[in-house]
Parts: sequence; structure tokens; C-alpha cells
Amino acid sequence: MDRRVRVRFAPSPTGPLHIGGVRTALYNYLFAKKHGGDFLLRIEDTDQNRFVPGAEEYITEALEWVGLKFDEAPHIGGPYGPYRQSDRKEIYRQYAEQLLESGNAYYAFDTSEDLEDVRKKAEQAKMSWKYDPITRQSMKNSLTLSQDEVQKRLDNNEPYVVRIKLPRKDEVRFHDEIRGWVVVNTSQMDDKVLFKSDGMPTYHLANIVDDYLMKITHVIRGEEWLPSAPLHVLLYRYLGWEDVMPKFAHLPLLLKPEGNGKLSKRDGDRLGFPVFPLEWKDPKTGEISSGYREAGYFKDAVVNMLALLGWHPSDNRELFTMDELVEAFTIEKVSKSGAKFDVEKAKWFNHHYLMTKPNEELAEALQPTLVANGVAMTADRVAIVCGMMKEKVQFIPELFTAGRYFFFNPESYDETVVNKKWKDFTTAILTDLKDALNNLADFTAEEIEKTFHHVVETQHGKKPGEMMQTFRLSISGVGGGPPIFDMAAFLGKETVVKRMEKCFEMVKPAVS
RNA sequence: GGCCCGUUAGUCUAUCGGCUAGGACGUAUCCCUUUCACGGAUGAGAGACGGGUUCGAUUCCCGUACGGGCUACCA
Repeated sequence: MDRRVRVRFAPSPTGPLHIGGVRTALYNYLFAKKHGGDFLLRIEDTDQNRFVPGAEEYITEALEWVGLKFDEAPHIGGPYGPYRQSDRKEIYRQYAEQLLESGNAYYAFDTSEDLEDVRKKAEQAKMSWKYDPITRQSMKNSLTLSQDEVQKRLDNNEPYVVRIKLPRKDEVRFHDEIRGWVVVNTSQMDDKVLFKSDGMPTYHLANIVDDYLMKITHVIRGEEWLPSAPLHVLLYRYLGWEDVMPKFAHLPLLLKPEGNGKLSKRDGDRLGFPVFPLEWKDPKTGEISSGYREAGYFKDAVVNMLALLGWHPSDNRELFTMDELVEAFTIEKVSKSGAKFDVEKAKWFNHHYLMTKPNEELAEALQPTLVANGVAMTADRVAIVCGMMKEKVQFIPELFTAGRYFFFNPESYDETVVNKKWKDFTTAILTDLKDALNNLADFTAEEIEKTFHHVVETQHGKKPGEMMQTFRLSISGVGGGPPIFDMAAFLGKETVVKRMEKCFEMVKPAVS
């Protein structure tokens, strides 16, 4: 029986999605599209305590930004909705009851204080404690209490949870598409809560019910879910859905570049690079965490970089558009081990994509930076600047910071260049050059170059190399940049002459 | 602690028993460029360790070490 491929990305709206979550979503998307299937978003907000306002909007905006389009989602709708678990509250109870009736689950009346107590006692005895086939015999639940007692408590609306009733010793095995067969014995597991006293299901129940109802065929999620996968397999079995149980693929985690541990939301900006796709302002603290988008990353660079962090095609290709990724992606080629995030590689990708962008597009993207810095320049002129600068920078805003001299007169002059190149004869020659340039009818790169050679070589008998950098310095204030004659032509005669005069005032020749 | 997963250069990775271990980022040197970059060339740099299996192990098995995850009425 071949089913249409359907995958879901199921985040919990407890804050901004971090970049590892974006990768999980990306792999789901690639897999779905590769197989002509559906990609859905399901918001898992069963924990009302952890709800963060704005988080869901952030998630959809972030995924839209990187170019992942959902076929079904809370904000889009679809035939299997609603897609927000809090809106599906009524659905879950009947499945908890089904499990209760079939004897695969039971009521438990232990309060959180009760549980805390037994855990503390166990801890003092240096033992670990879990709610399992042995310990449940001494707890307050429908397995130990009389039927009347249970009914009485239920009738009195006493708070209760529903827990799965695990077999004492049973091997649960399932095939992971990335890791192969995984075997866990139920003796290592515990009777997880499926239905909470607040009337909401836990992740485990909601997840299985929704995946079943939404006809999910492949569960592609982070490795942190691997330990609870056996529980999920058991739930499919107890609910009688084993024949349509999705295939599992547990993705390796994204690790911090330094130190230990997986990349987490709390890493914020400490690491020196964004961990979030979009800038996020914490609604409680007002704290702002930077995002890839705001930091000047291109979405295609982010996608390309993310795709290669834990996945690799069999050939050595590294540059992929989204469509090419869809074409090339296979779950089998996802690696098993965690990947440390590498900022340098991320920058390289960005640089690569920046260089390949059309100048006009760069100019448009640079506009906000220019406005923020009080620069008013026509779009076509900005595009020319971008063309001259793009191979030298990695991020859009750097087109401005590294090419500041295109927009403002220099206020200082690179001292190392001055000390090294500014000789006693320099001012005199550059003054002659300035005057000659001032007399130019056509202020084009070619004419400027011709004039330069005439003044420097013919009139003063110097080598071009002796004057080139000081000429550049007198116009831009720095020692590097685009071809100087093009730059001068772009700036125009008036600006060039003024800037040179200003330079002569400011720069004192090094004592030789 | 217990359970699960993993382990090729600083980082991401290729290799489905034959390897002089390939590529990319980064790094070093050189070329191009009268600058900076881009581009090109070259170099340094890896199979955690110990046992097996095999004619032959990076590749298969076991153990150890190390790393990671999970161990909530959170997802």
C-alpha cells in the first residue's frame, strides 16, 4: 500500500525557532517535495505554561523567509485541521479513553508533591526512580485502588492523569531510516503520562494521535526524540494503528561550535553569531537576539549552509539552490553524528551568494543601511558601487562600511599607508595631478589614467607604483579598494579635486 | 548514575572490504592584480584506542575511552 508522502514540522511555540529547528524543517520540506508529497506545520502547544506570545508567528515568518512553503498549516488551513494542538483539545480524550478501556493505560491520582517525595527519597538512597511496572504498585492509581475508590475520585473531580501501562519486560524495536534498527527494553522505560490533569494531552499522545489523523507517513525530527520513539511505537500498537505507523528518521543534532552540548535557544548571541533565523525580541525581558536575516545573510546561503550541515550528496557538490536540493536530497545520506556549527563556512556561503547577485538587487538590499546612515544616492549609482565592492565583502551592510568613501569624504587617512608611501615629493606631484585632472574635459576612467601616467611618469619621472597608492589614499583615505581610476571617475571631478586638496591639508609627510 | 545514539584533519564531510584516505571552509606559500579582493596553483593537516573476523580493514564484530541525547503532569 503506497501512501502519499506526508511529513510535518511540529514545533512548540515556546520562543523563537533556532537554526537547528530550521534545518529540521528544511529536511522535512526537502523530503516531502522530493517525493511529491505534503509538508505541514503543526503547532504543539499542549503546555500552556510555556506558551510565548509571538512565537508561532515567528516560526511561520522564519520558515517563509527561508523559502519553505507549507501545504497545510494553522495560518493556511487544510483538510486535516485544525493544526494547532490547543484547538484540537477535544480530540485527544477519546484516545486516552480507548487506551484505558483496552487496559493499556490507567488513571493515576498521585499529586506532584507525592511524586516529588518518592523521587527525593530515592535520590537520598542514591537510587533513581521512575514510575514503572514495579513502582506503580505502591502508588495511587487505578491499578492499586479499588474500582469503587477510583470511581469515587473520578466522580469527585479529583485531579488525575492517564499513564501508559508498560509491560514489565518487552523488547520494542523499530527501524530508524538514518540509524537502522533501534532496540529498547520496556524495563528501561517508564509509565509516561499521556493525559495531564489540566485536560490536555502530553506531547506523546497528541503527537501520535495527530500524526495518525493527519496521515503522516514519515516522522523526521531531532535526535532528542530517539529515546521516546519506543514509547511512540507502543502507542501505535496499543491504539491499533501499527499498519499505518509512520517511518522514523532521527536527525543528528546541531552542536555548539565551542564547548559542549547542543545548540539551544538560550545560546542567543553569546556565540558571536546568530542562532535564530530572524531577529527576536523577548516579550518578557525585551532582550533582543540577532537573526540571520537582519545580520545580512541571504536566505539561499542559509538554506545551502544548513542543508550541508548533516547531509551531503555522493558527489562533491556544495552549491545548491532550493530546487537542486529537492532534487538531490535523500534521507539515506543524512549523517549519524552531530555537527558543530561553523560560522566561517556560513560566511563563505554568504560571500559566494553575494558575489553572484545582480548589482541592482544588492543596491536595493543595501538601501535600509544607507537610509540609516543618512545617505541619499540614486539607485543606479548605488548599484555601481555594489558592483565595485561586492567581491570584497561578505554581508550587505559591509558594502556600505567597506565602501564608505563612496558616500562620504574621508575624515582620516590610513597611517600605515601614509608612513610607508607618502614621501617628501608626494604632495608636489599629487598637486600637479590634481590640477591636471581639474582641467580634464572628459572625466572618464581612461582619461584619468592617461593623465596620471602623464603627470607621474612624463613630468616627474616616477614609476606609477610610487604614486598609485597615495593617489588612492588622497581620494578614499584607505589603501585598498576597487580600481582607482574607475573609482575616481565614479566620484566625479569636483569631489576628487576637493578630496585631494583636503588631503594635502591633513597629511603631513613622514620625515625622511 | 541508568538507558540510547554517535566517533575520518580545527570545522562540515566522501569512502557502501583493496586507500598513494577524496572534496569544501579555514590556514600557509606562490601566481594574477602597480591596491584590497576575486580567480588560479601548491602545501601542511584525519581514520579515538585495544582486540578480533579476513589474503586484506577507515569500512564488519566486541571491548574501552571520549562526545552527545534522554531520564517532568516540557516539547
